Order: sequence, then structure tokens, then C-alpha cells
Amino acid sequence: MSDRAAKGSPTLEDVAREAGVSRATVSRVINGIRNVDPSIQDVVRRAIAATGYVPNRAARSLVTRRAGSVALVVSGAGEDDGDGPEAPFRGQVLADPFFGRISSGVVGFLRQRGMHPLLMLADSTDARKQVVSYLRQGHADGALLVSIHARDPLPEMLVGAGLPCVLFARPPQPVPISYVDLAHRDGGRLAADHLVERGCQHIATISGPLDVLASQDRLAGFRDALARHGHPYVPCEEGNFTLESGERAMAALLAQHPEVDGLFVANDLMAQGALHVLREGGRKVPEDVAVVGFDDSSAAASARPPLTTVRQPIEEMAAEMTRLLLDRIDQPDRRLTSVIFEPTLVLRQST
Amino acid sequence: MSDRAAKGSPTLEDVAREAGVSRATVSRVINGIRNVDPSIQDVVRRAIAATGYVPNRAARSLVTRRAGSVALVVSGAGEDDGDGPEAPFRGQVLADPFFGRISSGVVGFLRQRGMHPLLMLADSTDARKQVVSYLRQGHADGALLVSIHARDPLPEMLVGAGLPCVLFARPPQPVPISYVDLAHRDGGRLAADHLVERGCQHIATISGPLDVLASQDRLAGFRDALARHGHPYVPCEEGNFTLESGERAMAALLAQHPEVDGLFVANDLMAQGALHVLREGGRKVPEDVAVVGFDDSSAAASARPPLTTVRQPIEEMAAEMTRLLLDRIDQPDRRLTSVIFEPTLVLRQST
DNA sequence: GAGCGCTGGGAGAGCGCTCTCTGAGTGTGT
DNA sequence: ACACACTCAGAGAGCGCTCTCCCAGCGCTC
Repeated sequence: MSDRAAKGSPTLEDVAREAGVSRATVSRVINGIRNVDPSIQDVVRRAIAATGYVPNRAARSLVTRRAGSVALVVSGAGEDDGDGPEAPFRGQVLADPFFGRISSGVVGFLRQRGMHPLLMLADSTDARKQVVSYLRQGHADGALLVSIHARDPLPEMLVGAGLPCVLFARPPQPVPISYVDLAHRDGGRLAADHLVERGCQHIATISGPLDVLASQDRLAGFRDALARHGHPYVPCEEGNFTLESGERAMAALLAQHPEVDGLFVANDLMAQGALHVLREGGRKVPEDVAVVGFDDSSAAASARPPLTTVRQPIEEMAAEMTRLLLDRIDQPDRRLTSVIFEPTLVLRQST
Repeated sequence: MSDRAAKGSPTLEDVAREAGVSRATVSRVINGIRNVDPSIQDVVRRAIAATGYVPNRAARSLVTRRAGSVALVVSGAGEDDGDGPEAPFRGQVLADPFFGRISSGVVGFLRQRGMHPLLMLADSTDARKQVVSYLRQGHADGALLVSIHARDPLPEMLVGAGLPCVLFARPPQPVPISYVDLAHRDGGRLAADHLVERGCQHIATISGPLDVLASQDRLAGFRDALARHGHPYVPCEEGNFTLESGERAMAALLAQHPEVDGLFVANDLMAQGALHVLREGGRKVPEDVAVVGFDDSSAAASARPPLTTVRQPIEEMAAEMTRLLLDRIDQPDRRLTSVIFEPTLVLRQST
């Protein structure tokens, strides 16, 4: 007790002495490997408890060459660079609940394995380099990558550095990386089927930015389904996923197509903006116009009326992404695998 | 090149050989210590570039006894325990934009020092134990603690384990820990002064849960200021920071005090709920009722009308919290310091 | 010119762990 | 009875780095 206090925390050696066995045996017990006599296991475990031993992570990973942790990297938001280092809060990416739900899923999954993610932001060329070099130092065994926009070079940089890596969402260019994604087309289809079923005759949509794959797919799925239902033409305004852009798009739609009675909006935040404009325009939702959102974010529940919306199982997707990464770290040679999740329709009062 | 590929990544030894100096010298150059001849520094740097050397984090922290990273721990949300481990997504804490803004501030500050936080959730007794043991293994040199509610035992557990630690928000019980906090009373005062100045005569408030220190302080500051302005009595309904509770509280307030023409709500989300109820009740905001929120969250900007609100500089607070922790890690013996931030009033259309 | 401090660099001892190798002890087959 | 396999535990060599010695060289004082 006293000498331990002087020497810092107890080591394997201390436990071994306490238990009257060798370091190797204690190590075996701790890592649960090979055949150790049960009675000796007991003695060792008692010694561990007595000394209050905790394995030293650095020493362990020095020899195993494993960090025992993974990084959660949020990338993008800085295609254009040359940004000053004096902008530490630039980009509210982390404050986006979408990202929060991903963290939730990742943390929830990792903790079951006694792990915790390293949170990193890669929003400029410099930051991306820093991330790669940091990971190469062995701070993490792999990376979970949430990329904000197209043409992000980070996935390739990580693969180039030999780091296991899984993406959230399919990469725009084909890169040999595992990923999880949502069947966005099916989400669009769900919305379309629902609006038709509700009896809407004049259906329009507000899409996300069309350089984003997910936006394209949601729109395509929506249009395809409507075409099958006999609506070959669907008015569409493009937004950029913000509330204001939703308001703008709705106003434009209303001006050009005042007869609209059914609306699909590519995310909940824009849908909330659309609701504002519809209300100001004197349209009742859902009586005059039925509105379907996308994501099932908190904005959907807090909108008035609450939004019917296409739900992405983000937490489950994030958990699966994490599982894929851990698998890959364990077996680097295994074939790449990707998992596509199906969206579901959440019915609320807006339709 | 070829032998390096065979042996994994290059080590100090490799760089030393390439540069024709000793390991120690290379180490000195990398860590920028002591006097190394500039010409030799140059040679070494070239050798580092040539070999593509990256220092091995594990080896380094084994000898320095420093992890070189800190943990961001979100605690609480599980006073009551005995929860099954099968609930990985329980608690949407991480999806809360409030927490997102904290992460943003922390990450933004740390990255300037080439560091990244470890994200941990401590929402049950088991999880808290796991967190402490994980940190004791040396995964991080200290913890940033965001505690969700009162009587969280984690701060004391961490201090007990000898881990440097800084809290976001003042601990309910006096614990010898540094913290950052907002002058919540001043926030309440700002709201009161503003409503009085706007000419409101019948002022009411919706408070947060009154077992939370911040809620108490906001209410007390609000009441004190109103009393000074000659409003000794202020109707108050207690909410729990959710949208629904804001709706409920507003309905109750409206029923008992239909004459209300000024309202202070202890957070933006509840204020948004209040706005819904006011609109349904046919009251115009701000003409009939002026509404002030708290936080300046995204809900404030997306509300209709946009909310006048008391702004917490969360990112700055988080950055300062991080600075305090790093200071403490560097100089463990230094006196505890805490920093209180002043709120500001953000004027929008709701008043 | 002997003694001194001061600077620049090398040698080498670990940090705490894992893991291979070795060897003692215990069955099992013929 | 002996060879052989098999189980279990210890010895010891590192993993890659830092950091404390230690020593060589140089310029200075007296």
C-alpha cells in the first residue's frame, strides 16, 4: 500500500508478487487466454483486487500494436481551404442533431465492447492531414467517417495510410471502402405512395441539394413512384436542407402551383420552413396540403402540426457501421461489406 | 523503403540511421528540446521526411506517463440504475444540440494543440465505473465533465481516482473541482429588464425544473429584477425543458392569467411550445405577448416568430473548460480556478 | 596552461506489458 | 517400463520511445 503509493499505480509485477506467480500468468488470467489452473486464476484475481491493479494501456498497445479504440471523424465542410486557424468554432457540424444521433449509435455500440471513440473534425485540408497523421501515430485502429459532402479526399487518404475505415453513406466516387447507407429511393417511394393514398392530386416536392447523392436518390425514388401512380410531372424546388431554404422553396412552389395539395420535403427542417409559409399563406395542414418530411429528427416531432416523416434508423446504422469497422480491424483481409438500411414511414398529423 | 515495408512503419532508430545520428538526437529534434545544432536539426528533419516517420504514441506515453488526450464525459441520465445492458441507445443526450455545441467548443480548442477528445457516456452506475476504470488505464490525462443532473457521483469518483477534471456548470454540492458556468441570474435579469423596457405590464415566466441549479438561478435573477422594477409578484409555471412541458405550462398560465403580455421562458425549446399555444389561443407575438427564451439554440432562430433569447456562449465556455483542464494537467498543484461567463440578450422578432 | 563552465551529442536503462520459448509435471499407449 | 503427447507456468526478450547520465570539445578566466 505504502510503496505502491510511492511508485504510482501497481503493475503486473506487483500483482504477480502478491499472488506468488509470474507476470506471464497474471497476464494470461487478465486476457483470459490459454489454460490456467482455476485455483491459480482465483489467487490472481484476488491479488488484482487487493492491489487495485489496472492494466496500463500504453504498455499493452506498445506490444500488441493495437490502440483499442477507434476514431469518429466528421469530415467535409471545407472543400475550399486557406482558412485561418483562428476560426475554432467554424462549422456547427457537431451541433447538428443528425450527427448527434450518429454519435449516440457509435458510443452505444462501442461501450458494450469497453471502447470509446475519439472525436475528430476534419474540415480543412490542414485538419485532414492532421487527422491522418494523428491516426497513423496509433491513436486509433480505424476510423468511422461521416462525410458531409461529395469529393471528400479523406476516405482515400485514410485507405492510403492503411487505416481500416467505414463510411456513413455511400461515397460519390467508387472507393474500395465499406459503408452503411439508407435506401433513399425507397424513402422517396414511401412518401409518394403515402401522399397518393391520402388522395392528393397535385403533388410537389422540395428536394435537397442535388449534388448530394442522397438528395438525388430521394427525389428519383419519389418521382418514379409517382410516375407509376400516374403523375408523370412533379413540380420540384431545390433547397439546401436549411429552414430558410425550405421557406423560400415553399413560397416559390406556392406562387407557381397554388393548386398543390400534397408535398414531400427532403428533410424535416426544410419541411418545418414549408409549414411556416403554408400557414402564413392560409393553407391548413393537413386539410389543404399534406406534408411529408424526411429523417424523423426532433424537428419533425416539434413541428406544428407534427410531421409525418420518413424515418432513417440512424442509431442502428451507426451501430452497424461500428460493427463493420471492428470486424475489419480484427480481420483486415476480409472482403469489404456494406449494409443498406430500409427507411420507414412515421405517421403524424401533417398528413 | 523495401525493408521498412516489411517491418511496418519506420521507428526512431530508422530515422537515426538515415540521418547518421543517435536516437536521442532525433528525439530531441522532434520534441524541440535542448540545444541541437541547426545543421543537424536540418539533417534529421530531412531524414524524418525521407522515411515518413511518425512517432509511436504508445511508446511515447509509456515513458512519459501521459496519454496526450482528454476525455469528454457526458454524465447523468441514470441516477436510477439496474438498467439492462441491452439498451444501447437509451438517452438521447448526445443528440441534444446543447451538447453538440459543447463538443464543438472542446474539439475546436483541442485541435489547436493537436489533441482530440475521447467521447464517453456515463449514464448508469456501471457506465460510471467503466469510465473511471477506463481513464485510470491511462486512456486520457483528464476529463471534461458535462453533468446532466444533480447528485452525480462521477465528479467525486474521478477526483478520488486522482484524475484532473473540470465541470461544465457548478456542482450542486461543493466539490473541490474547477468548473465553468454561466451567470444564470444575470440572464434572468436581462430578460426581466428587456420585458419591462418593452412596456409589459403583466409578466409571467415558465421555469425549468427547480431541482436544477441553473433553473433556480434564472428564475431568481428574473424575479429579483422584476421586483426592483415594481413587480413583486410573478406568476410561474415549472417545466422540464421539453417542448411539451412548455405547451402545458403556457396553457396553464393562460388559463390562470389571461392578461399576460410578457413572458420569460427558461429555455428556447419550451418557448417554442409556448409560442404554439399562444398562437392557437389567438394571441399575436409580439403584439399581444412578448416572449423571451433562453440559450440561443437553433430552436430560437427557427421558431416563428424568431425568439428573442438570452444567449449562453457555450462554445466559448467549453473552450475555456478545456483550457482549464489542460492547465491543470500541466500543473496539478495549482489552485482550482473557475470561470463564470456573462450571458447576452439576442434581439429577434418575438419581443 | 590548468581549471572551469557550458554546449552538443551518444549510450543505455528502463516504462509495463505480451508472447514465444522452454521445461517441469502428468497422463496415455504399447 | 519407456517414449510420447499434452497441460500449465516461468524466464526473458523485446515493443519504440524518453531521459538521465556521461563525455568530448570549446572558450573563458586567472
